[in-house]
Amino acid sequence: MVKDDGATIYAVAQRAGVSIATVSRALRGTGPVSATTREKVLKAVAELRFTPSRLGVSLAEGRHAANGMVLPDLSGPYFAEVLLGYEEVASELGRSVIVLSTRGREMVNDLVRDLAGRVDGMVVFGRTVEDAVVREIIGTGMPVVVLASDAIDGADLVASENVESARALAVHLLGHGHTRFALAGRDDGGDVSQRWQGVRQALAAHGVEAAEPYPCEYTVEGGQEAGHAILRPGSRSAARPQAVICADDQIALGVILAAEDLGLAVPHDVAVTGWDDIMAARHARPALTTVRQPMRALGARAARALDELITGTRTTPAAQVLPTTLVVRASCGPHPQTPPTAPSSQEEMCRDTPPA
Amino acid sequence: MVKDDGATIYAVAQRAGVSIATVSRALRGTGPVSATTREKVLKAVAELRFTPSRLGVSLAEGRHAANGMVLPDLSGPYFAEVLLGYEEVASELGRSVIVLSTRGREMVNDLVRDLAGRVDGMVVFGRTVEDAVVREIIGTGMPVVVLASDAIDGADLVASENVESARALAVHLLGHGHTRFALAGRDDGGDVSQRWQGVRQALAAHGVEAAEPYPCEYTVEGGQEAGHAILRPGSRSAARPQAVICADDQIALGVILAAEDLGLAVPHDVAVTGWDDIMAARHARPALTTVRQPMRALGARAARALDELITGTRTTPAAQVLPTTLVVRASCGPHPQTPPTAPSSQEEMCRDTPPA
DNA sequence: GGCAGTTGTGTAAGCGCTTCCACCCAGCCG
DNA sequence: CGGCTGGGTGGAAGCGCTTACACAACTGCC
Repeated sequence: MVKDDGATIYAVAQRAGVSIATVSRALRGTGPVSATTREKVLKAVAELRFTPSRLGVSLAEGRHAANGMVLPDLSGPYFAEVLLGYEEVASELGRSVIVLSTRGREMVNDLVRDLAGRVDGMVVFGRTVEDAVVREIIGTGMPVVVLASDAIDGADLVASENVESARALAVHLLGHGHTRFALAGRDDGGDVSQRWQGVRQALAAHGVEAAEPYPCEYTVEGGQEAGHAILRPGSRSAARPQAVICADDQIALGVILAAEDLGLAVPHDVAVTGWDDIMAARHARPALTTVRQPMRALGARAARALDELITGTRTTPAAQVLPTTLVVRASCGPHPQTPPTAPSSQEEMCRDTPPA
Repeated sequence: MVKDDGATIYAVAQRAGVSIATVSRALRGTGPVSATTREKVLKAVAELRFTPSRLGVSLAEGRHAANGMVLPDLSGPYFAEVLLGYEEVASELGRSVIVLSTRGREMVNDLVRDLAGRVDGMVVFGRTVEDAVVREIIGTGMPVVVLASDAIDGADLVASENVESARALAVHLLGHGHTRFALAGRDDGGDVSQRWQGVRQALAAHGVEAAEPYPCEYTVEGGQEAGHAILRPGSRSAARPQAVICADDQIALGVILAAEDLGLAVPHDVAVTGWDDIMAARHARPALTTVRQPMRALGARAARALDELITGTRTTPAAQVLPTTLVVRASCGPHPQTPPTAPSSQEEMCRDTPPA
């Protein structure tokens, strides 16, 4: 159904008694067109319910007026929020957004290549596509923004701060007196890698060592499984960890479920923290201590950066790292200011981490 | 950046010493091509890193190989999940997905018309675009699937069951002995309208009447505000409602926050229910009684339906209504089987509503 | 050995639009 | 009053591809 009413610019031209060139000019306001001619054209357009075919326009203009977004998954709040911010800005800039979710998909590389053929530039979440393919696409001259990962040569990077905030989180937990830590969440070589790095640095500085991260999926179920593995008596290390630092909130929620399964009270028997500050984190029981990422801003920034690259406003790749916020709630233990047993006060204790 | 390496089919043809027609045939496997020629072509393709331009292909084929999806918002879990199911199936069917979120956007009609020019068919969430515009687009011959709303002539409908499950929810609450009900969530004339209708029918059958739904936004904040308005002493009706039925889970979470603000215990002082069964519902404190919608299936069905219309497998519009599930948790009060004070048992009491 | 039926290939006509260029014709200046 | 400007317009060349059609070179058959 490319036909857009079936009416083409030729039909309009004929009906208005002018040439297609004039119709085009009248419609886009390029070049001079007399008032009377414009009238006639607009009349014909209205009568024929003509809408220019995007395909024709794009082919002639040599651009798609569309951006791509490659993300690993759309389930869970994180990616949706980023996409939201992205779409909003892209739309504002007059570009459509084509999404590609790679989760559980075969032939991802081909799908991404196909996507590349439909857009003027694309945003790629870290770890969704092989670096080689990303480089290949960059090599064709297509603007690319890498999101939430490590930089790739020739592409922009938009990410949120990880190391410092991870450190701050770990320090906060150390402040609770915990000394036995467990980590939950597969090291993805990207964002999460940096978080683990920050946590470890902070712990090491206090002479504490954490076991290898339990490599679970980034879902509540994955977290629950990890929670069982980590907290079950006699598992892994001899002594049960006092705090479980999770790579994201969903995992943390799963770990809390696992703790309940095992009859452990959070945070009394074990502290649990997440990452992202998704909606459920605030409403969870107990409310989740986590690190808030500016998810929407992440998407918005990526859209802006991509636009700069596409329009040529900027030609050299840049990297931006957005600050995060430590959000302290009940799941990491009692705090002087906020009795964790009392029903939530609306306020949350936030502490800004220093920007990267 | 339409250029796809800059290499066109002409360059390939020249390099391989054949015509562009032969290149096209060799690449898409239409028409006969000798083995040796195919070799030459593939070699040239590889050397030039040629990728056919989607624009050229689409223009010649007369189709976009892309589907649109118009949704009101991407924040919150509901729409993201639907989009997920949609994208998955669309991709499987070889179509890209272009998303358009209308939230807080001006000129929505124009954006939707533009979208229509980029796709072979589109899915439109109910209440995102004026019906007139949808009809206009249908009028151009474009396949349209309306999601989660009332049917529109000439378009497919995919929705989940509302009236019966709303009735079941109300009956369940009546079973708790509640007689004073409040409703929270703006009547949107679509899905939610049906829910309120079902609730009212069930209540009326028991001689109970509910006040007008409090017309709040579909967010946690909106729910919180509604909760205050509804539960504040001396507000609205003389006696405080014993149960607040919310149009979606986010509102319900907000109402629970409001109850806590007011020093009311849920479910002891007031029962609260949601709709959708988003992730936070399960983890909320107290866990939310709600109605589960098959969100992902909704998207997947829509994609399939749209495909049928586009390919012409089916030419007459159809409607499908997907069943929902009443999920009883702690927020509506104590139940014999599941002591609500005990930490969640993994199991949830679900009761299937009769399919519509 | 001539004729119909393959096969493999090229030619060229679109697909719907934008835009360079040429052209015509007022109006204006010298 | 003729040459110039420049506004208004049409012609036509792409943009990159698919595909109907024509055609040549074979095959196999009577």
